[in-house]
Amino acid sequence: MHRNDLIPIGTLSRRTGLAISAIRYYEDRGLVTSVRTGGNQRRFLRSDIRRLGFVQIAQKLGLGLAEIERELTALPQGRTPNIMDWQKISRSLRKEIDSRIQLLTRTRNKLDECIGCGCLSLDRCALYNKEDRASAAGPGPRFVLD
Amino acid sequence: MHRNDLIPIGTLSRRTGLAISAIRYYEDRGLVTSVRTGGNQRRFLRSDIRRLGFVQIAQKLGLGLAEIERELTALPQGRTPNIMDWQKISRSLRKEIDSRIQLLTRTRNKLDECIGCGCLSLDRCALYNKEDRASAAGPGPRFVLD
DNA sequence: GCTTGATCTGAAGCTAACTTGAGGTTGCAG
DNA sequence: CTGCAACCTCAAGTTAGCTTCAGATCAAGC
Repeated sequence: MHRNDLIPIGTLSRRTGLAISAIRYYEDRGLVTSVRTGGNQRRFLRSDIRRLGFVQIAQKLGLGLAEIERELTALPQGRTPNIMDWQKISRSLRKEIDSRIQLLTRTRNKLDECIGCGCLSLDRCALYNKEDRASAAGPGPRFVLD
Repeated sequence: MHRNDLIPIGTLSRRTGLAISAIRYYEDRGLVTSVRTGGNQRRFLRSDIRRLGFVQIAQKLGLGLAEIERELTALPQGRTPNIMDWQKISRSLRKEIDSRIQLLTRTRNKLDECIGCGCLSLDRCALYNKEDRASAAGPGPRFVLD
């Protein structure tokens, strides 16, 4: 530990691939924290590289920042998920992915029926029915994922 | 054909399940068109029920309105896709879904390796690497779908 | 001690896909 | 011909996840 553990935002940006503005945004959201120098500049812990790495991976898996925040704050106390934490989290992510794949597969099967009939009828089409209609959960395109 | 083929927006809303505001928005976007009564109220074609049904299905399959617009305007000339059109479109949608399932499956496999190692290392983690990182394609959460 | 690159803040902008609201008009049933 | 639901427009708001900008300050090498 001959080297200081505090890194400036630019370094964190380079190491994570995240834009500086994104990191600041994450800090506002509470996903990372920093201390300040006398001159009011942020200094992060080296371990925040991993922490933000986790954020990015979780994001790739389809989680929103709010969910990620929840996962992170649910951790016992450590700032950054350790191996055990990660295994626990990733196993639950796996379930997420699994059900997502299933949903897509079901949709594909319905689509196959649909190609056969070509009806496009709102009443009869298997692809389109009240029970599993994408019921607006926020903005942005609605994925088959629900 | 003893009944008028023109329906007001409220009826279209009820028949499609779409909010009136959404329909008006779609009209602004050019996804549907309407004629106006003397008193400036919209009248839609009955076939627009089907047209909007298509929009909803395509949306469920993950397409954005811009893409849907493209599909619709790419049609020979008819206002609303007919059976042949629909079959052509749905077959291409099927490919979309297929590749999406594949991507998810690949991700799941990577995640499985990851559960084993628990490294979370930005350099080594299979889940996290430069080549297939979600490279910002607009706003909103980035799905594994890329 | 100066210059230059890195950082700072806060507000505003962006995209997608809509919704909400205010304030006013239409159309049809009775 | 009256009343009321349905319709109209246009502007602004919403959510997510950031980016951009202006104007100012900091840190570090030479």
